[in-house]
Amino acid sequence: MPVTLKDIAERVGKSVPTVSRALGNFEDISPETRAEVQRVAREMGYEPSATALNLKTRRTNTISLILPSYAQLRFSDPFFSAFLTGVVEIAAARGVDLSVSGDLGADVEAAYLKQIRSRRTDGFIVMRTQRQDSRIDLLRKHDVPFVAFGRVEGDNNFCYVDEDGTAGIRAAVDHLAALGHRRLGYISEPTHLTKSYHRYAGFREGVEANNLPYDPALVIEANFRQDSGRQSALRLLSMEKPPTAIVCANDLLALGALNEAQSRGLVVGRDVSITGFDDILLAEYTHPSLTTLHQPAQEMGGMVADILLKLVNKEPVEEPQIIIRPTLVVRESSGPAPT
Amino acid sequence: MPVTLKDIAERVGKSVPTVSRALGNFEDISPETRAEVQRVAREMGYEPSATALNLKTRRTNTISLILPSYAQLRFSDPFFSAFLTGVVEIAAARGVDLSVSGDLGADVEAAYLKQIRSRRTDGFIVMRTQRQDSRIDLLRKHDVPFVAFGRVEGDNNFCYVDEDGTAGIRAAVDHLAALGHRRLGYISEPTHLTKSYHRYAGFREGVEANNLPYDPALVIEANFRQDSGRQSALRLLSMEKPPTAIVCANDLLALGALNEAQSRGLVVGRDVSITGFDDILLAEYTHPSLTTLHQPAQEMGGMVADILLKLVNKEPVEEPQIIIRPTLVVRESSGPAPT
DNA sequence: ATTGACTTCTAAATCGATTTAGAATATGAT
DNA sequence: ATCATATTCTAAATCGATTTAGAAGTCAAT
Repeated sequence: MPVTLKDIAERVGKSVPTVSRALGNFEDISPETRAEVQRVAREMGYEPSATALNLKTRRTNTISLILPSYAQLRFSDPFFSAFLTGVVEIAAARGVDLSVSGDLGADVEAAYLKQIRSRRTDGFIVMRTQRQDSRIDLLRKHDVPFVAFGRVEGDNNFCYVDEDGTAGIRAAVDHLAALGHRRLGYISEPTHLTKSYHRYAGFREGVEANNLPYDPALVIEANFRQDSGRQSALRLLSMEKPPTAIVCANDLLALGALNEAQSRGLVVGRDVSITGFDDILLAEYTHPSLTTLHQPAQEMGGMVADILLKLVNKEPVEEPQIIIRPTLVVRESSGPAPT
Repeated sequence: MPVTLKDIAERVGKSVPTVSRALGNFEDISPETRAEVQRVAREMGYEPSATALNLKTRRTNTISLILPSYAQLRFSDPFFSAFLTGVVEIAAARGVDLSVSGDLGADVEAAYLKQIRSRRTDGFIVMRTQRQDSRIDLLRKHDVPFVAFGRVEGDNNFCYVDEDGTAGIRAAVDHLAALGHRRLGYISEPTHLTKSYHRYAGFREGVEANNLPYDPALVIEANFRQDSGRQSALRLLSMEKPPTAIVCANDLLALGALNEAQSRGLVVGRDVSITGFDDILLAEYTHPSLTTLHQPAQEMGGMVADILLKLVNKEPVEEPQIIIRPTLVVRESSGPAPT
């Protein structure tokens, strides 16, 4: 049975408010009473009821993240664990919990509305925005604090942390162009996610900036996973004039491509170059190791949490919009263009 | 501003309790009043305050998981995302949220105590038990509902879901023995985690059951990550009489070993066989693909959540202790012993 | 007309804290 | 002795729901 203020009050023979104020170090409590109350509270292992406090203060000390069930993001986003860790670390340091819930595979808006209306949370983290994102619209409309991981198409006047996917892929293309590659293939994720769209934009930009020929047939829209990367690579490599390098929108796709290339007897990094995006733990340990773009996933999670907590506390947010430029990590999967 | 019962009461000109009972479909409310109240509630977008309900009912509709900061489990456990998804899915279906918090890197018990005393949660999920696990002791002592993912050494009289790591590694050893391997190396995780200990036990058991010679020098305790797997493999493969097969306690270690073997010019699956454990997404896509043990991570998360919710609701739990036997997935990294 | 039985509602208490307003006591000044 | 002032406490209201007990009204039966 948990200890309440009342229990302490009975033990010290004072009223509940007195105990409350003694614990709060208020001036109108005599030093002796204060000391006595605090001693007893410690002895009894008192901890205020979070629920009662929530009700009184209208704060839940909880921030929410609703796992999207559209696109199996959770599986295909190797980023997620690290990001979550970053969020939890920052939140924990401020005494705030992260509530993770599901949208029941049905109505995303309903899931958000329920959380909002039942006042379960102080604010939301919106994972992996879509170009048109009803979650953002909803949260804005209800004036609920939130921070998005990603931007949207259109009005981006809200707090977000995002990767610079365009600059990332652009760096990969520049790298390949510098290695002499002229004919580049691109394996894209479905572009309803903003990040996928930005990454794709980076490809277009890079091709143009390096004066490479653009061939729409070399751009394939896959899903998020390896098998799809493999299939896409199959299509690219069976063309009569296949690309000498394949830029992939993420590491999993790149691993699929790697696999396909190898099973055709190609030596990756020599016969064909392949790049990824995300620098998942395994990128370094594939054979050959994968040239890719590194992102500080955990730090980004921390940034999102930090901004959100400031919003919730109505503290000023110095940098409400942060775009992180990924860094190119050159490994063995990319090499000079074959002559 | 969220809608409260009071708001509805004012709108329909009835008292708050009447509204409450009308929404609860109580018998002592006239059908007309009931209909009217429910209509107005719907119109106004009423949702009961979770906080107020929590206070009144002493239930939070939240289950908790505290991320351990000992051993960077979160990074090294590729299992985690899928497991979490399973938990959230089952919980969401029952209208329960998952609260993820951190232990602030300091006192694990303090983190649990705080959650318990402040009555923030209905129950706990204990991730990845240790052989001596103070979390379990604490939760038992305080009689708080919990389900562990993993067992402990000693009294296991509590609800848990666990993998059968012993049977898993045993299956790998049997498989290698059947391929003619006699000299097996084992790369272990630190064995303070119960799962690591069980996996190691499987190795001992397999070696014995197959009448293989046991050489302590062939067992290396690594940490959880690839680089460590690589270093361990280096030691094993530089022995004057190296093992012909290396059993690894997890896939990441196996990938490290794979890498080391390959950089020595060995063909994995022919010159040396390597097996892993977990069947992470990438096990299928390495080159050669990895023989490993598959675990239904998401389902296991679901099972844990299911049992916990039953405990919380004081419903009978048919199967309070579940041990899942992983399935051996034979791929290219294991082959006949070289002659 | 009184009683009893129903029906339908409201008043008040409760969950566990905080906060505002005001009471009781002690102290000092005149 | 009286009044003002300070000190230290308590009573009561509040947050938003539920629940118990009981009030008010209707109707039929005696």
